[in-house]
Amino acid sequence: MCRRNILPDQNGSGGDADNFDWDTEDELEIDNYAIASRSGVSLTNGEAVLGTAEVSSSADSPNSKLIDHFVGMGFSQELVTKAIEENGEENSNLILEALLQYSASSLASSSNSKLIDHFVGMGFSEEMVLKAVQENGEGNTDTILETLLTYSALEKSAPVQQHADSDDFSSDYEGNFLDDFTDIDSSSDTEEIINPGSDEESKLLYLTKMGYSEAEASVAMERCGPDSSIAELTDFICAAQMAKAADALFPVEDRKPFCNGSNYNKRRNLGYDLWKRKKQMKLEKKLLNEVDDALHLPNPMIGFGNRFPLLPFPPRTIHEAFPLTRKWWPSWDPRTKLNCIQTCTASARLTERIRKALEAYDGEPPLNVQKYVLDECRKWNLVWVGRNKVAPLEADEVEMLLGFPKNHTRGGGMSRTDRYKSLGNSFQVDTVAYHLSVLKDMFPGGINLLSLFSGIGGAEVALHRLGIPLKNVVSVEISEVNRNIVRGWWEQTNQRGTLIDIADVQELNGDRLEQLMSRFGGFDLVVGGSPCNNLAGSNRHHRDGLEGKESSLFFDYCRILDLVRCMQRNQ
DNA sequence: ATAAGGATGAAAAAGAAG
DNA sequence: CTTCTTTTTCATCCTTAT
Repeated sequence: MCRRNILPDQNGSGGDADNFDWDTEDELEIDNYAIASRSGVSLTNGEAVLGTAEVSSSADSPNSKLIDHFVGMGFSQELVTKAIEENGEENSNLILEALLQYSASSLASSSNSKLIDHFVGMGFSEEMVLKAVQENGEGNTDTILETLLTYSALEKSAPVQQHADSDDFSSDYEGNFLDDFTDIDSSSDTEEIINPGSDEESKLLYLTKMGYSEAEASVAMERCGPDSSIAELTDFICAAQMAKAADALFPVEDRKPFCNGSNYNKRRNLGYDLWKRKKQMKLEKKLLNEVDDALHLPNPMIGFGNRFPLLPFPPRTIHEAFPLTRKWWPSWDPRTKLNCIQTCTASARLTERIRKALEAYDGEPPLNVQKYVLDECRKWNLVWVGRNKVAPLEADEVEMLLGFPKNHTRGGGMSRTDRYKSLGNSFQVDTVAYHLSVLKDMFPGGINLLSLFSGIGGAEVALHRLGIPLKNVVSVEISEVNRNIVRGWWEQTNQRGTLIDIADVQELNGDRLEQLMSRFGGFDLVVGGSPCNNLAGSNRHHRDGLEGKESSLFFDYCRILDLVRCMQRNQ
């Protein structure tokens, strides 16, 4: 699966979120995640406004471009044309308002009342739901949910701390997000008011008085731990409701079984048979064809119904993540969210060029300069750190955004560039954790994990933060510094299990795997993201696809997965 | 035609070893 | 100080999608 770190977007120029291919097999997974973790790709109101601002700034753009822009935001072409006719093409804010008005009135009257009822039934106020639907369009139900969730979270936002297994966390690894937000909510006294007492029964009572069911309350208490605050518990319940609602939107009948059909059975025996016969053939070509089929498997990964996000929630906006940037953020920079985290950062010369370009003007720079600066800011994820001064994110800031413990990738032989590279290629921990959260109930005693292409251990960290004990972990990672990072993390978090690291996936042949599996009694989870270098758009040199030097390791992933499956079945 | 992407490689700078 | 190694910087100049 794509492990690209899509941080909350702002990709301007007509709303890049719309360009994202929502119709891929990943769709539901991503959507599900977006609901609960709030880091998904979605248009918020702010971004919609951003889009309009951009269009209005390019007065020479033809009418059709303007239409496309709004159509891209999810409005029908018909409505857009009508709105432009009525309001002229000069003032895109007016057009947007008109469009929102149209959708609101059509929502209230039409078939969409069903949609609204649905969300109202979930406990949101009708007013909120209408607003959310207006902001997100009716097409994308999960974005609506996300927005609703955000509203509710804003209402009762008080930072809370994760207490998964607090005795297993060293102090450095505990609640590290909060360090960066202390100036947001810490002064608020709501925490005290809504924290009636520490004893479990009174919390339960309090929650039920708030209108939550007893079942919801007790599940939340179990998940969040005995020391959790009311704010944390309500956050949890809220998120759980979202997840449940999301599942309700995709009925069970629509979910096709993951392994069906004779082709699949043939396929999954392939690796095993090869191994069994110890035939050292050129399997690449053969597998390539097989894998081609595998890529068209139906959407398999939904419907567990009991996913839950990590707490505390990761920051959702640039301001939340980096409050100090607010002071220097110019009014003409409408970004509220960052772009994908990548492996490269902006050069000092670029930030210097930007500073020079801006210093020539006293107040707001002219539109063309604004556009230049904004384009670069989006391209490189620059944030404002001073007057006319933008800067790329520091490695520790990226670390925090991706959900890793503070200093996770610091030192231990990591150079600065190594750090950016490893982080840029890593999982976003909250994302992965949300998907893996289903395992918590399934494996209360912990899991055996086979982690391929582990990198800096995103999956391991995610499982740990979920409070899922790691019994035995086999971690395959080519980079020595990365292996050291995972090893260091393993020791610092006082893991009780065994960590075995292997440098090269090719080393993990049938014999080795069999030996490991008989020692641990099989693996409960195989996780990893194979290298993407040769698929990456920005790789101008060796974009050879899956057969490229690095990306071809994908086939090892398939090979190993097949082997594990078959060995497990034959045990 | 244009925009933009999950990165690379040459060259310069900085650090380490002798 | 010289030489070797690592790290950083910076501009790529391909492909795909619109």
